[in-house]
Amino acid sequence: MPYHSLNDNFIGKAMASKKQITLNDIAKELNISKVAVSKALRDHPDISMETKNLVIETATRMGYVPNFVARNLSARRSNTIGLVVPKVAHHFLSDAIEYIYEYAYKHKYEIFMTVSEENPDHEIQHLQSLLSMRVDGLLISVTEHTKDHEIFETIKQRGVPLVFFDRVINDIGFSCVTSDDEGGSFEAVSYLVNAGYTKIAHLAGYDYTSIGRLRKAGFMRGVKKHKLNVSDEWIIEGGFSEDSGYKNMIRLFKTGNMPEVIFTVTYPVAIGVMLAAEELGIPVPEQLNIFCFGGSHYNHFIKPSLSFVRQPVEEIAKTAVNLIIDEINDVTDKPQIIKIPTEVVVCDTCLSRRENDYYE
Amino acid sequence: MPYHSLNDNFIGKAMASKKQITLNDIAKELNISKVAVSKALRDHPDISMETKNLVIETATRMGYVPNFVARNLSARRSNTIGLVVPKVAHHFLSDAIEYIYEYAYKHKYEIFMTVSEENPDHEIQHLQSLLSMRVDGLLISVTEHTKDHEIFETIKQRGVPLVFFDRVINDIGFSCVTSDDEGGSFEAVSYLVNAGYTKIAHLAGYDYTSIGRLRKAGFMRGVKKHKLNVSDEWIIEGGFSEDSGYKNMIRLFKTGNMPEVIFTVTYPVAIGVMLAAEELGIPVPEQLNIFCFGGSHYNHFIKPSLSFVRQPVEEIAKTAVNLIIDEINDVTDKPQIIKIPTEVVVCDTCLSRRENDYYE
DNA sequence: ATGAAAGCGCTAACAG
DNA sequence: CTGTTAGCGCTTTCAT
Repeated sequence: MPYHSLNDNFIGKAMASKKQITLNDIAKELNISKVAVSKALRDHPDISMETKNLVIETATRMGYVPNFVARNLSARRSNTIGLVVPKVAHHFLSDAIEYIYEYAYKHKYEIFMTVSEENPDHEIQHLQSLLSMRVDGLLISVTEHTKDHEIFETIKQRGVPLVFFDRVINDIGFSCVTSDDEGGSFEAVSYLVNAGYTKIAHLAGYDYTSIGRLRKAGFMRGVKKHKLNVSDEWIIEGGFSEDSGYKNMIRLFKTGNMPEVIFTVTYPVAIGVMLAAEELGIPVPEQLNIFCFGGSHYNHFIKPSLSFVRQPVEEIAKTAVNLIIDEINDVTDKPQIIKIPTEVVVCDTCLSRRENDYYE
Repeated sequence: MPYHSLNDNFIGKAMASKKQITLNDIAKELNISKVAVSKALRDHPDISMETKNLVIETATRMGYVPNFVARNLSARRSNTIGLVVPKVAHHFLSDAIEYIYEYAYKHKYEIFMTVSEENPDHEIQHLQSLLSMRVDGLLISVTEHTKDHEIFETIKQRGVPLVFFDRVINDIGFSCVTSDDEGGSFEAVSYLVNAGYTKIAHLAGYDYTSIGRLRKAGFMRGVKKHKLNVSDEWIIEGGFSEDSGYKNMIRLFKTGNMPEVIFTVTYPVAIGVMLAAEELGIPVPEQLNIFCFGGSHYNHFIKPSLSFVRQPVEEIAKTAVNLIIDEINDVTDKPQIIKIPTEVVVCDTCLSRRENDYYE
C-alpha cells in the first residue's frame, strides 16, 4: 500500500463531541469581526489596547482554545519541529531528547517526537507523517541500519530544513551536529598508550553508520600514531548494542588471542563485554580492561565503573536545536558540519600503570 | 500572557518553499475531479479499481504527499494521540514510551510526545498545545508535583478522551492504568518478613502522588498484617529521585536508629540510598539491605544488584494505548481503573536468612 | 461511479 | 485601527 493512502481506521467517531468555541463565536459576542479577534489574540499592533483586553477577557470567559490545525493550514507554518530517534531507552538519546525539548521550549517551538525502534522502514514512515503534519523542520538521529537515502532526497527537494545529530549522514547536503567521534577515539587511544597499555582491541559499530565509521577511524589513527600492533582479529565490526558487545566478546575470546584492553564503540557494547567476561570467568579490570565511547548515569554504581569518552550531550542537543531553528528562519548558511569536543573520563577501568602519569 | 495568545516567533519565513503537489494537481493531470482523487487515495468503495490504480500511480509519480493538517481540519480527527510524560531519561518511562509508540504504531495511530520535566506548568502548557493540535486522545503520566486539577476539568468538559498511566489522578472521572502499587508493596513486605527481616523502613514518595500514596499504603498494610514494629522515623516522605533517596538516607542515619532493610518507593531512590550508604561507610547488603519498587536495565551490573518489585511496563503501556483508542472510538465504558499485577524479583540484596525458604 | 458545492477555523492582503 | 475578501488543502453531503 503506498504511503499516501489513508489509514484503515481513519473512520468512525471523531474526537471532541462538545462544541468548540471559535473566533467567530467571540466575534459575534462582541459584535466585531473575526479578523479583529484573531489579531487581538495575537497581540497584533493594529488593535487598540482596549479592544485587545476586551477580546482576551471574553475569550477566556468563553473557554476559547485556538485551533492550531486551522492556524497551521492557513499560516503554512506550525512552529513545530519533528524529532525522529531510533530509541528512547538509551544512555545518550534519553538525555539528548530531554535537552532538545528544553531548548526547543525556550524558543517557543513544540517538538513532536517519533521513535523508529532502529527500524529504517519506521523511520521513513515517521518522516513522512511529520512531513504531512507540515512541521517546520526536522531533527533526526538515524537508525543503525539506515542505508537508503532516498527519503532524504525527497526532503531536500521539498525544501524542508533538516539537521542530523549524533548518528548522521554526511555529504548529502544537510547539517550535522555530532561529538568529535574521530578525535574522541583518537584521544582514548592516546590516553591508553600513555597509561601504559599497548594491546588494544576495538569492538566497532557498522561502517555505514557515521559513529561506527568515525570512531573506528579515530582508533586507527591512534594505532598508527603510536605504532601499536593490532592484529586483525582485534577489530570486530558489530552493532551498537549490549547484545553485539556480548557476542563479539565471545568471538574475540575464542580466537585465543586476547588484548589487554577492549575499546568499545558505545557504552552498551561495553556492558555486553562485561557480561561475557563475567561468564567466561575473566576478571575485569585485573585481566582484561575496558574503555568505551559514551557514558551512562549508572556508571558510578557499576563495579568496576568504566572509563570512557564523554559525549557532550547537552551541547549537541542545544546546537542542533539552534541550528534547525536558524535554518527554518533562513538565517544561516547550510549545510553546516559541527563537531563538539569530547573528554576522557577515567574511572575504575584502565587506570594508569605508570608512576608519574600526567593524567593524574 | 494568556495561553491562547500566539507565540512571539510566529512570524518570519514559512516552511517548505517549494511548491507542494495537491489533490487538485493530480485531478487536473487526470482530468477528473478533486473529490475522485481524494476518494481513490482513501480506497473509497465509490471509485472503480481502474481509476484507483490510475490515481495512485499518478500520485506516486508526481510525488504527492498528503497534507494531514488540511485533512485533520476537514475531518475533525487526526488519528493522533498526545502523550505527556514528566521525564524521558527514567528507568520506567523510557521503556513505557517505547512500548507506547510500538502499540500505537500497530493501531496506525501517531503519537506526539511532550516532556514536562516534572514541571506542572509545562505540563499544562503541553496539554493545551496538544488540545490545540486537536489530538484525538491524551495519554499522561503526571509530574511528581501535579496538584492542580483544573486543566483536567477543562479536558473533561471538552470531551477529549484521556487515560492516565503510572502516575495517575484517581476520582476525577478518567481511566487509569497502573501497576498494582498497593499490592506490590504489600507483597514486598511479605517477602521480606518471610525472608527473615522485621526492621523495615520506607522511603516514600509524596502522598499527593498516586504511586507515593499507594506504595506507602501497601507497605503499611504489610506492616500491620505482620505486626511489625516500625518507628515513625522509619517512614520518610520525600521525592522519587536519586537525590531525595540520598538526602533521606542521611537523615535516617542521623536518627541513630537504623533498620535492617530500607524499602524505597522507586529504583532511583534506592540508588540514592546506596550512594549515601557508601559515603557513610555502611556496607550493603551486609549491614543494611535495600529493596525497591521498580527495576532498571542496569540492575544486573550493580553490586550488589537490588531486589525489587517488577513493574509490568509493557503490559501497562499496551493497556493504556488500547484503552485510549477504545475511548476515542467510544467502544468502552469509562472511566476504567486497571491495575496490572507486579512480581517480586530477588537479586543480591535481601536474600533469605532462613533455611527452607519457599521463595527459593 | 462521479462531481459540484460548502465548509473545517484560521490568517494574509488589502481596502477603508 | 478595523473589516472585507479570499483562500490554505482537504473531506463531506448530496446531487447526477
